[in-house]
Amino acid sequence: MENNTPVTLKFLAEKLKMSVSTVSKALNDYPTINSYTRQRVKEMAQKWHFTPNKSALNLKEKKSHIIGVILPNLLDHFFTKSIYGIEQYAMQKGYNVIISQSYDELQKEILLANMLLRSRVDGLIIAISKQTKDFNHLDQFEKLGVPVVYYTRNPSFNLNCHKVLGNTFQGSYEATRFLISRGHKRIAYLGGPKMTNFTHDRFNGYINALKDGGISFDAELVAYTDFDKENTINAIQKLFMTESPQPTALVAFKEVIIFDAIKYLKSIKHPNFEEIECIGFGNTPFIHYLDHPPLASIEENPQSVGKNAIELLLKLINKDIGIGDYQKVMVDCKLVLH
Amino acid sequence: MENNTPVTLKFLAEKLKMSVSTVSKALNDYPTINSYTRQRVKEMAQKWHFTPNKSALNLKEKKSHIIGVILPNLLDHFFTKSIYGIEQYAMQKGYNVIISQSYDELQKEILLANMLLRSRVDGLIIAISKQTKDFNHLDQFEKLGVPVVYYTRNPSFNLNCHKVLGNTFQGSYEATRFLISRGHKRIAYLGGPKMTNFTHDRFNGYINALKDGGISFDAELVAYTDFDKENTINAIQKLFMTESPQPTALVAFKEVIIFDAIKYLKSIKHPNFEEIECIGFGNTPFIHYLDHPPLASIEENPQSVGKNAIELLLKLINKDIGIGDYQKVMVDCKLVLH
DNA sequence: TTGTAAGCGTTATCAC
DNA sequence: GTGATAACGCTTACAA
Repeated sequence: MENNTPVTLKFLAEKLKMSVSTVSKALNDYPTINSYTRQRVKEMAQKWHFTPNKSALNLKEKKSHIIGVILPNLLDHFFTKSIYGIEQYAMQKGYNVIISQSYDELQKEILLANMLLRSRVDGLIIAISKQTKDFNHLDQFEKLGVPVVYYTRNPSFNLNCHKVLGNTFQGSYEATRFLISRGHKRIAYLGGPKMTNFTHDRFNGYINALKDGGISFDAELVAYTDFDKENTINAIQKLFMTESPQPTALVAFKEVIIFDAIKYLKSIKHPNFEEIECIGFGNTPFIHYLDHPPLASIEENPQSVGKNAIELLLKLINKDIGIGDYQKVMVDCKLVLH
Repeated sequence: MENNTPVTLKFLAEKLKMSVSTVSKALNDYPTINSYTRQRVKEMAQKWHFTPNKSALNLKEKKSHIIGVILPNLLDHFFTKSIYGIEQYAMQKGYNVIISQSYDELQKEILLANMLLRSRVDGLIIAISKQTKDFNHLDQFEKLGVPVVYYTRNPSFNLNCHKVLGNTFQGSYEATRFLISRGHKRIAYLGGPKMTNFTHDRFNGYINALKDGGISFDAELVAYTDFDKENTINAIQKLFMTESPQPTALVAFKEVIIFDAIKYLKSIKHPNFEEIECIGFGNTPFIHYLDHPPLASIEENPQSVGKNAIELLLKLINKDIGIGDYQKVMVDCKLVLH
């Protein structure tokens, strides 16, 4: 039973003394095929572990069955988890996934986009870099009929596109309301890269929660960081090194910023760093090892975001949804107490 | 310049009023082609952004240009980083990578292996699950001429195979020697899953360092965990809840075990948990947020391990190395002080 | 120096 | 019900 001739339709046809096309039809349950013939063919196929050659199918169907994914960084738990959702669903539907990292750099993103376009991916899922403000390198996909789904990071400057986003407005709204309900009056907001297009919703959630909670907004309680350590520390200094009444709570764009904040406040022996209550987007498993863990986390359900993205993309690929019929899917966040 | 006919050789040939084969040869720098012709062809190809259809090439070459990777879990930083090395190098050489997770379960691993075999991957890179003791599902690849490279986790029961391993012996040897040099006499060893085949080297490194450092081995100072929280706590209890003189230092299979250990000892208010000096395999960036970080980390250079694995695999695929000429590559570890 | 034709493994269209 | 044939896009003897 060991042999080195590849098991192809031709091979089976010879064994069965039939034509290749009959074998093909039998395996694909064509109604015109005699049921006994079909059975014989299927048995033989089973016996030899026949699997159709994907390259041949791809060539015929003019599809690569490859989905490209571009994301900033796999070291961020959010993205690692999101590709679970993507990969599982894709595999199940017969697609392979190529993952590539932009490291949050536009130049790299452009390079990767061109590479993926040239390797003829059937679709693209992308979380844009923090530098991406122009979308030529991504728009070219749709021009060639290759659908693109933006996920997680909202390219708000790009109006005509498909998006799957976490409901970060709701996330930071709930977090802020929760802090208010615990009696906080001075709640700081530490945002992500300033002036990028995927950060507004969180800020708006914070603002709206303040308003609905009857707390007036104070610009002194808002700072931004681009995730760079130094930058983060500057932001924290802005928030906590002032003369005015200090914040007693903090809502942060990403959990990791909170870790940096707490570490810094501790290092400078800030008098009441132990009392400051923090909530950030993330929910890293690591949290449980910290001496001063955040009060709660805004769980973004990355896996679900990923799954929604690939689901939408496959619908676009299969033309169940028109490529110009732009969709927007929101995935709710959940406040998790620690 | 916009058009929906795919840019193929045929398309270019028609534009140039040449035959398809001439175009193909020109693009592939056949010496028999007139240099002026070649130039014209290349210009036209450039103009139309011609890229050869990979499915067609794959079909012709009888290759899929896909590498399968099976690993236990992407949430482990080691594996996430290792696929950097794999993916980068593979992409550069024109291969795609399918990553799949066994969640350290043999059943899942078998399933994935069969799936990958059926999707005709050109090669397999695998970090076996902690349950894998039988290798039928992996041996079948080589029987069909598909090379397999085992990485990180040593399948020592499987003698005839290609491996790329971290030099964990050296890693734990150096860690232990370092602890001895700091005056420790009672150094505990907290190992990974007992009786699995990829854990011996670390233990041997520990043992040998003790011997070379003139410290006698004490079985009471050794415990094992399968990474399960409860299991880890049992192991820690075994080490620290005894009547005999307690360990003052700890070498651990994985950094995360140390985090669990410290957390537990702190929770039970162990009298001198602050003095215990720990070193584990890993070097998680997260470490810097801990109040009681390990003394040092054994950096396993995951990226380099991944790169070596894919390099070896591609050599096997290209038959630069015979599939039966079994290779073993070791990647050194490095002690990183915190 | 260029062109013709076969073949990689499938499926779809026809003819028988 | 079944079988021949063309086509998908590319490479490569071989012929011209």
